[in-house]
Order: sequence, then C-alpha cells, then structure tokens
Amino acid sequence: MTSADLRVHNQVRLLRAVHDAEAPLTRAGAARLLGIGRNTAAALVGELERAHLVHEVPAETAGRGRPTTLLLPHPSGPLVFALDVREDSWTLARAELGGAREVLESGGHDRTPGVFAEIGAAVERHRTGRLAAVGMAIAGPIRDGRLLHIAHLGWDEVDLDDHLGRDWPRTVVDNDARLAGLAEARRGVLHGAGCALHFHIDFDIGGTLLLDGDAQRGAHRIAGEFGHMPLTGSGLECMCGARGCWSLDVGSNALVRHLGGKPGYGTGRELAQQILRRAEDGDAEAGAAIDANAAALGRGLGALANALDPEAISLSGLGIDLLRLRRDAIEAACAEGLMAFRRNTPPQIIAGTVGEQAPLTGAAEAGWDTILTETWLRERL
Amino acid sequence: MTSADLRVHNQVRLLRAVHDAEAPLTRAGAARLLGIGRNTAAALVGELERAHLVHEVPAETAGRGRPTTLLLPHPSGPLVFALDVREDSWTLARAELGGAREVLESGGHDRTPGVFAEIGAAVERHRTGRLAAVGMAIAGPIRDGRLLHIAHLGWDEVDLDDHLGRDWPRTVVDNDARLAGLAEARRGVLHGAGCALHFHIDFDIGGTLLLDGDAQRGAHRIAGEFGHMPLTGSGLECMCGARGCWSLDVGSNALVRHLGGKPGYGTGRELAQQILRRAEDGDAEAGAAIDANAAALGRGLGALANALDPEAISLSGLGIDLLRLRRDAIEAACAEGLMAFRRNTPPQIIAGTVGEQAPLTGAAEAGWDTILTETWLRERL
DNA sequence: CGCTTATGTTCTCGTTGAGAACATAACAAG
DNA sequence: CTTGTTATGTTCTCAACGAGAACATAAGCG
Repeated sequence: MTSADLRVHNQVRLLRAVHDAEAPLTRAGAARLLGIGRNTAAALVGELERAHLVHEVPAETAGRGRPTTLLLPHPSGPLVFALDVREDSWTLARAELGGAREVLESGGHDRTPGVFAEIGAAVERHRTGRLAAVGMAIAGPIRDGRLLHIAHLGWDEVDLDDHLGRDWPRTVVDNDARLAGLAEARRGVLHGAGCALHFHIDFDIGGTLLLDGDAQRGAHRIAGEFGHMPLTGSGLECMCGARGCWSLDVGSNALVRHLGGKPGYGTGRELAQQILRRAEDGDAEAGAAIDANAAALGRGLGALANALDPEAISLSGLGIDLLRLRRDAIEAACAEGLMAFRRNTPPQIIAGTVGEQAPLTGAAEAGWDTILTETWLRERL
Repeated sequence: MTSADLRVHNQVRLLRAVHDAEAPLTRAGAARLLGIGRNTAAALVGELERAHLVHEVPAETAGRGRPTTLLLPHPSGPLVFALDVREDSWTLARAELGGAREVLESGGHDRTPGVFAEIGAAVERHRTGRLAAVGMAIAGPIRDGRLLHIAHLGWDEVDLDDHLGRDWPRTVVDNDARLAGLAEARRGVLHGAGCALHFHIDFDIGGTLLLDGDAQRGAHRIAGEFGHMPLTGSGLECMCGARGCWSLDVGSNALVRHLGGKPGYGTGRELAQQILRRAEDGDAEAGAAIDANAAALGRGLGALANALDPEAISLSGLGIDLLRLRRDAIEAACAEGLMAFRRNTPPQIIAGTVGEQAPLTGAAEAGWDTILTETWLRERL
C-alpha cells in the first residue's frame, strides 16, 4: 500500500459515506465522520467534484457558524441500473449515488431466457454515458454469477453469457432473496447489524447471511438456499431434488399443499394470498394452514440461529404476513428450536422495511458496490 | 486514515506475512510479497527489529545474488500462550510468532470451574514479560467470550470473569471446534479457502464457517452449533433442550446409542473408539452403526452446503475416522442432500491435517490475531 | 578474473494528511 | 446597528511516507 493509494482509499470512504448517508451529508459533517481535517476534506471533495462524482451545493444554514456545503450526487455523475427479473416480469430502474431511484421501464415475459434480449433492449434505450454498472436480481440460484438454475421455469443451466449481448455494460447478477437481504442491511431494518439473517418467503424460502452489512455469497455465489435444508422433518420429496426441505413446509406452495391443493409456481402465489385473506376472516381451515406455516418457519429459524447466532432475523414476502398474523407462534417455535441456554436472548425476528422493491434496491446496492472501490475510482480520477 | 497509519498498516502486513509464512521469509521475499520496494522493506523491518518483533539473521545463500536475511521471530519478542481446556484435562503451550509451539504443562481436572485457578497458577508459573496474549479453547459454547454453558459438566452459566483472576493477561476465549477450524484455515487443509466449513466430531458436532481464513463468531460469539440443527429427522430429545438434533445421529454418543448403549459424555469417547475398532475388524453390528453415522453425517453436510456453499468441508475428531472408513457413504449421502443442480460440483469433504492439537493451534492463532493489529503495534512501537 | 545476478543502501522527490493561523459568513446579544 | 460568538472555509508550512534511481556489495558462474 503506497501513499498514493491512501488518497484513493480516503476518497472511497468519502464516497461510501455520501452513498450510505440517510440524509445528505455536509462537507464539514463528512470530515467529522471520517475523522479527517477540514482542509483534507476540501481537497478530497474538490477532486471528486472535478471527476463529476459529487456535487457541492450551498447548504441551508442551520444555526450559527459559517455555512457549509451539501455533498450531492453529481448531475452528470455515474449511474447504476437496477434490474429485477421475476418469473413473469421484469423491472428496470436507475439509481443515483445516495440511493435515489426511479423506475424506467417494466414488462412481462414468456418464461424463456429470451427475456434477456428484451431487457437488453430496454437497457439500451435508457443507456447514456453516465451508466457505470448494472445490478440484476434474479429469482433463482445463479452459479458464479452466470449460470441460472431455475427449475420451475425449466431453465436448467442457462448461461447468461449467451443471452447478455457482447456490449452489455458491466453487470453483477445475484439472487433476489440475497439482494433483498442486502437491501435490508443497507437501507432497512438490518442497518448496522454485525451478524444477521434475512429470509424472503415466496413459493419457497431463500435468504442470506449478512455480515457487517454485506451479503455472503459462498464459493460459487450460490449460498443462501436455506429453504433446502431439512429443518422440519418433512419426508416429502422437493422439486430441488433433495428430500424434506424446509420450503416444503413454509411458503405459498406449502400453504396450498396444506389445503390439499396442488402446489405450483406462479399460480400458487395468488392462492396463498387467498388463504391469507380467508385466515384473516376467521376461516379455521385456512388458519390451520397458517399455523402450520408459522410453526415450521419458527422451527427452522431456531435451528439456524443455533448455527449462525444472528443478532436479528428479518423476513420479507409472505414472511411479513406470517409475522403479522402469527408472531407468537413463530417466536414460540423458534424458542423451542433454540438450545435451551440461548432462550433468554433469542434473536429478534422482525419484518423487513424496504418493501416490495427490496430486490431492486439490493440490485442497485450491488451495482454501486462494484463502483465504490479503489480500483474503479483510480481509473476514474 | 492518516499517512502515519500507513506505516503501521504496512508493518502489520509484514508481521502477518512473517507469521503466516510456511517457511521463514527472507527480507527480499517479503518485499516482493507485499509489493513494496527493497528500501521500504529495509526501513520497516529495521523498525520492527528495534521493537523486538522480528529478528534478522543472515540467510543461507541460495544461488546467485547478494545474500539476504531471514526474518525470524525475535528471541525476546512477544509470546502467546495457548490453552486447551477439555472436559477432564487442560494443556498450556507457548507459541512464537510464526507458529512454533512448545507445550509447557498439562493437567487433569475435577470437572469444576475450579480448574481455572489451577490453570491460572500454571500460566503464572511460566509467565514472563514476553507474554503478550493468551488464547483459550474450551469445549463448549461461550457467550460473549465470557459465559460458559457446558451442560454435561453441569456448568450452567459460569462467568469466566469470576474465575480468571484480576491479573490475568489479555485473553481471548473461544470454542474448541471453532478454533480447530481456524487452525485448519490457517495452517491446515483449508488454507487459502475463501469459504469453507469445518466440523469437529466428538460426542457431538461443533463447527465453524470460515470466510477468508477467519472463523465466524456470530453476534454473541456462540455461532457454530451446527450439531443442534434438526438435519436428520431424528425425533429424539437432545440434551441441549431442542429436538431432533444432528448430533443425536452423528458422533460418539450416536454410535453408542446405535448399539443400544447409554450415551454419556466422557465415557462415550472410549466406547466409540471400541466400536470403530470392531467395525474395522469386520463386526457387522458395529459396521452398521458406523454406516448410520456416515449417512447422517453426509446428509447434514449436503444440507449445510446448500445453505452456505462452501468450497470445502474439513472434518476433525471422529470425522477423520468416518472419512477413512466410509468416505463413499458420506459423499453419497451428501450428494443426496444437495440440490440436484449442485451435484456435479459438490464441496470437497476432506480430513483435517492439523491433528489432535488443532484447538491448541487455533487458540494460538486467535491469540496472535489480537496482537497482529494496527492498534497493538502502534503502542508497541 | 571478469561477468551476471540479486540484494542492500543511500539519496532525492512527489504526495499525503496534520496542524496552525487566518478569513469568512452566519447567528446572537446588547 | 454593532460587536462578539461560533462553525466552517482557506492557506501555508511541515513531518512522514513510499517510489524510484543510482550505486554498492556479495555471492555464483564460466
């Protein structure tokens, strides 16, 4: 590490602070935050302004003292595109430094990988010189960020390199549940947590381990298939090829199955919503299905807490409904699955706050993560 | 980050390189390794030598070129004490920079926390001014590095602060299985792995997730109780208070139980060894017990691989025997538990190479980790 | 014995962030 | 309206850092 690296290092820290700040940072505030002098901050910011990365505007004066400036994303600075590709639809948004986001376009698709050509055309329509990176969330495991394995779409080992044209911008592709967790860690309820878990419950369960605000990816970037651990003692065979998976007992497929329906992917989601509504209206049969789901959910969470010791566990998707309707049952089942000595300090189980667009938010963050690095900044300056 | 920090930063990198090197590093080699100039290396090393952290001795000349020096631990430099505290015995060793280790003393104990006074006396006997930190491995979960919960010793919530005298040196306490994993990651078969798992199989299973060579501890430093996840569908109640734990089907207790014995802690270990020998001698009943253990082990590993996507999984303790006797069964069960699309690239399952003293080795590493930091070095210089 | 090779040593240089002194723009109090 | 207070911006000096070049040195090789 040389002394030239030092400058870049501090500039990345500064950019990261600007990006992560909840409210726009002032230059003086940033200096305090990073523990650097006002003079140094001026120099660093000046260089970043000249590189069109941040833009200084006079700040509203607040109390005494000489007015300072606000550090805002530069109007002609880099942009990140965020994509959320689901089973039958996709959404394209642009995200500025700092997280401000605007949806650009969205569409449906025919459940073939042909959708990527469509998406590529959309990206191309909105592409400008400002585009620096693309983050893409996809509902399924993606090995090495390239090979899609989405059983229920019949995508066996779809190679993204075959479908993303040669002139695609720099792109990082990741699993949607993982990115939803990343979103909670960066801009949601897991903010500041050193060790946390997030689970997105839809047809089945996907999730991620979050350490110091970063989503763990594993060796082949396919970590997070917590739903495919046999945590609930079910003997059923799972679509994934294994047996007894947790997802067989939690999620909309499990709800449908519990009511004697035939679980599928796509149709199951609306059915599950119906079951939820029936349960809220007091239907006993639907209520029992929800009960079973909640118990299985809690059971699995307890087991995972034993292994990974998170300080908090956040849920999204159907998990939020389950938490609203059956928090006590979930917590009780979780406590039962915890080792006895841990039961007096169980992990908090909390509803995610980022909302429906969590994968999109996470995709944007993942995109920015590829940019807010020393190597990127070094060539940009 | 200031420019003075830069010097310390590079010096820590240098020390770390010296500590981690398999064979003693030469000064020129270290410069190449860190990507710094020979002049800079000379300055850094000179300062470290003056601080009695490394010692330069002329290196054997190897081929052409001006002879260089070897970077060795300084004869009056800091030392780390490593402790391994088991159910009925303890071992104290001293470890030098670079990993060289010498056992100083060991003893039995009466299964009460009184052992810590004994150990403290031993530490005091060997303590010199060179002692910089102590790493301690304990066979059980330790919340916040302080509160011991070891059910089978009847230690419910033993507070180490009550048993480690006021004048104890700076100490880091950690779980033995986790430290065994750390040892494999630093000086064993997991060296260089970005994402790996290690499991120590004894009475039950403990383990750790290793990311970039560091053992993950969780929010309360009690992560790693993988053995207390219900991965095998057992309905039995576990001593830990939960139900269906993996450890009920894997480990020496499980072996004993499979043969109709009454599992206990302590006695079970020898019984398990007997069973192993009988199985090796062709005893069918013992063989079946081993079969069951192997199948349950593999089943759990597959599930965990789905969730955490390790590039390798190493085993120690009884795991090494199981791997020797039933590798195929373990791998087959693991594959069955893997999601189908992952079966063509399963995680490697490998025997640990650090051996019996892995917890001690890991304890030493953990001790050194508290020292090889910028803050420690800053005040040392 | 001279050539090659790898390393140690010395010196200069550009860059970095710290720190102090001063300038400036708001507010507050009389 | 003036003066003092406060927080920040700006400028300049300075010590320290690592890079790089030039040179010195100690080995092996032919």
